[in-house]
Amino acid sequence: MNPQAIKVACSNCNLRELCMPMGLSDHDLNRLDDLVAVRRKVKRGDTLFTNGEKFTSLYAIRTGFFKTCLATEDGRDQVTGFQMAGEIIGLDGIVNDQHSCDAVALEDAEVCVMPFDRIEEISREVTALQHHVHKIMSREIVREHGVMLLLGSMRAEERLAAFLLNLVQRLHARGFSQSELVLRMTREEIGSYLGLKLETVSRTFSKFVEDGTVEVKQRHVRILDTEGLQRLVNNTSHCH
Amino acid sequence: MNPQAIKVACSNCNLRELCMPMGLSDHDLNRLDDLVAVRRKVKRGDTLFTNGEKFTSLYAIRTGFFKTCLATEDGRDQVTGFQMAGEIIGLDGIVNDQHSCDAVALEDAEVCVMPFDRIEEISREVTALQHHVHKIMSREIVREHGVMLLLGSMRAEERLAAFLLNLVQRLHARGFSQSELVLRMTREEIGSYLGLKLETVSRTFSKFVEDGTVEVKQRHVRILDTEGLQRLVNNTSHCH
DNA sequence: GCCATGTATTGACTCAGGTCAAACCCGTTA
DNA sequence: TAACGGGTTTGACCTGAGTCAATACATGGC
Repeated sequence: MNPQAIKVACSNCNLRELCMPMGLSDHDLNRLDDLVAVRRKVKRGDTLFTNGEKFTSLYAIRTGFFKTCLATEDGRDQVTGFQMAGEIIGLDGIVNDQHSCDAVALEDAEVCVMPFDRIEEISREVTALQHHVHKIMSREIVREHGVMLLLGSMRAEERLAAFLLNLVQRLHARGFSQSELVLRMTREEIGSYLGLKLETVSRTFSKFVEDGTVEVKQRHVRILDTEGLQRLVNNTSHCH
Repeated sequence: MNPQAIKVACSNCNLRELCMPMGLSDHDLNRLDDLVAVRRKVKRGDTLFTNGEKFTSLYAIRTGFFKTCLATEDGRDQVTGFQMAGEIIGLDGIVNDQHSCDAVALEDAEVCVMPFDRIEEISREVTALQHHVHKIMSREIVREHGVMLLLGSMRAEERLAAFLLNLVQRLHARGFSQSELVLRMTREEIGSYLGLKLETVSRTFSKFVEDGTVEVKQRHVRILDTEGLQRLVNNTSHCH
């Protein structure tokens, strides 16, 4: 059970193209293998890191599914994102050397632990990595812009449609179906992410089912009319 | 009018501590002076960059006030942030080598243009700069988490209170009053940022005035009860 | 197998914020 | 000075989503 015992090598990881830069020389690839200190398993329901905890590392998700959420002492709670294999979490911790949100595994998961000082060190030598780190952070900023657009200007149906399309698109990029997915999160967690109450999420699912847009059986969702969802999101009819 | 003609030097800029790392050696400071290619003036209402435009540089605001906003073809429009002197904009452009939002000057402004390839180059030599760039991006991610919390879980009064406190706090850090401010943006722009309609913003201002929390005369705002606004934001009464 | 518990659905009612419209304020131009 | 136009305020009314509550479903533990 010694985590060091696990042989870790990005150079032959099948997720490499998701979390690492492409087109490296052999020499650079070898340097990259030093990035990951150890792997760490996180059980469903457990946290990878929590708000206030000292920041040391970024984490590349190898398997499993996470949510990140912000909980304030006054009881507000906001899911800020859902992350799946190949995605990087922990970026929030850099600015103040401590994490500012919780990362909770929604199913048993394994992550690659990448000490941030090592990332910075290797970035100085391997410019492809340096650029890659910048891109990952920029991507997160742009993603959050999208969430702000969603929270600031969409109605419930539009939000849920955007959410489903985004999830299924990311899953598809990982080789899963374009139309079928299993939700790893509860209605309440979806609601928190989308700025809705769980009842509204549930009702909106029911509405989609009535309209024949999706099939829903508990957490199993099959999208029957991707076009229809897309039309909802790119709603042109909302302004007279 | 040749922009190159303007003498540019971070080393003796009075905003240095806002946009640059601290405690550098003379040698490193000199390297940093190579960061800024030129300065650029932007007239009120003009854009510094727009969605789709090729990304080349980050911009440090020297004077003036900006908004960044996302406009989709279907007419949705979301202000994603307001930026003032010492803050860095353009981070959204890194991931796809093109900007994904518009930056509009809300008053006549001047920015320092920092070509991103030069930032990456100097970052490799000056680790303090490298770390600083990472912190700036992380700060933006954390800021956006806060906006998501606001948009996802706050009521109109709470949103406006959080907005005012945030603005006045940032202005205070720049040597302005803790209690008085001049809004550079319209009610509509505030509303777009906060996910509210302009009428709601206006009504909420009026409510604050009635309560004696603030004084409002057009865009001039004086905060009379900071505590009261703070209590609104850290609302403990909203969950029974 | 059965119970306990967490999760999801549905209904009835409420209300915060949106919509539409009128009036107002203030700086600018003719 | 008047007329204009962008921005703002306020009122009356409406509606989408929240709230509260009852019921149903699923899963894991024993």
